[in-house]
Amino acid sequence: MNLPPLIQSFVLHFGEMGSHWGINRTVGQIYALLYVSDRPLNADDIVEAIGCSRSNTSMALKELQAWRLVKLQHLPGDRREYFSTPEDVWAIFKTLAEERQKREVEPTLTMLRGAIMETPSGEAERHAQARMNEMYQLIELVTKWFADIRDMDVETLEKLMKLGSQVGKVLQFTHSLGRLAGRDSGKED
Amino acid sequence: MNLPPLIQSFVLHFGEMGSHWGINRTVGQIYALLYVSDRPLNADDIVEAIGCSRSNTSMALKELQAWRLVKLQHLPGDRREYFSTPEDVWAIFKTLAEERQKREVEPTLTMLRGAIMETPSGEAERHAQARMNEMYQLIELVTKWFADIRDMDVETLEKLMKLGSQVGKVLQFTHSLGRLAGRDSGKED
DNA sequence: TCAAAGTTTCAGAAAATACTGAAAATACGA
DNA sequence: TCGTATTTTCAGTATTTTCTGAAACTTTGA
Repeated sequence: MNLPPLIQSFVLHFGEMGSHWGINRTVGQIYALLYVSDRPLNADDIVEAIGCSRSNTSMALKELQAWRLVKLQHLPGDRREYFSTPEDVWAIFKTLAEERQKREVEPTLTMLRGAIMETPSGEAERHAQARMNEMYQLIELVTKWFADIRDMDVETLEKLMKLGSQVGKVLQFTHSLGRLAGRDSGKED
Repeated sequence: MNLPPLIQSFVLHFGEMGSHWGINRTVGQIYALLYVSDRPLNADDIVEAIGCSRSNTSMALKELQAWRLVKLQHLPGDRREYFSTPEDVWAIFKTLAEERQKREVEPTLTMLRGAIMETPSGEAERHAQARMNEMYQLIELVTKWFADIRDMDVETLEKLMKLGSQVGKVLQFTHSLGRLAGRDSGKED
């Protein structure tokens, strides 16, 4: 690996972190490299920078594309494929959330729905099913909320986040102001 | 593995999911088993149910305890250790969020802070540093927001989530009502 | 203090995953 | 069409991770 020290530590950190996230080291490193790069890179640039094999790079880029985390583009007069990450960190964040939703949450919800449908035989299964239902309700609520949040524009979202727990107070405030909060959703309690 | 089919599919699913989350199969399976069990289980119960070795069970339970995802208790007149999961799914969710924060987010923030402090040498490093700063700001904002949310009581939290994107409208409403929203945070442009 | 019951550690085996180089496939221009 | 530049695939190898059984350790009651 032959990179400025500042960039190298960033790249190495993402490589290590990969294992916590179920992605492999090379994928993490390549993503990090593209993220901080000031220009799109081709596969050979990456091999040069990271020090992995050409084929490994090819695999990793394919995976990053499957996650929609990198963009593929061509430079005029150059046949090679160049890769870069989206500029907007919020957009990246949303993509990550969407993909994890699709890969991890959806299959779990499907499994839970199936299990909850079954007729339980015996007390153990009855209890298990009740627990699965609790989990199902929670995941579905959080999921829908995330989907709602994803669709907000970044400005509103930042405002909301900076507000933090104050939002609870605002909620109570609007509540006492004539139940505006409940007017459309109508689902409290 | 010798379990009612309904419970078995749940346990197996969590085992598979483990790899997406950086935990191993046995840990995932044991957690799932404890989650749906209607009584605390001891290590031998678990070996019997899952079909793994005694020592593997011991390791997995230690890891689950490190994550604060299982409770250890003793039954009167029995020297063995019994394990169970907290009942409240919200509490579980919050514990998970806290632990991931501590294990994954904090180290990343530390690394980023270090990198941002350095004096860049050359344009490539300057650009990289700017990108790292964007990432740092985003993670810190989301982190603080999560911490705020964690501290809400469950009732308010559920209300907030059910409200979903409506919250954006409420925000604008309060905004026009005299900038209550901005009063305490004071950070909006 | 000893013996019994229970738990943890750890070195090595087994399994899973990541990585490589060579060969095949593809895309492109002449 | 051919030849070159580039990317992808794949079988085998290396590395990492998980799992096991035996041994060591701990706790408790007599």
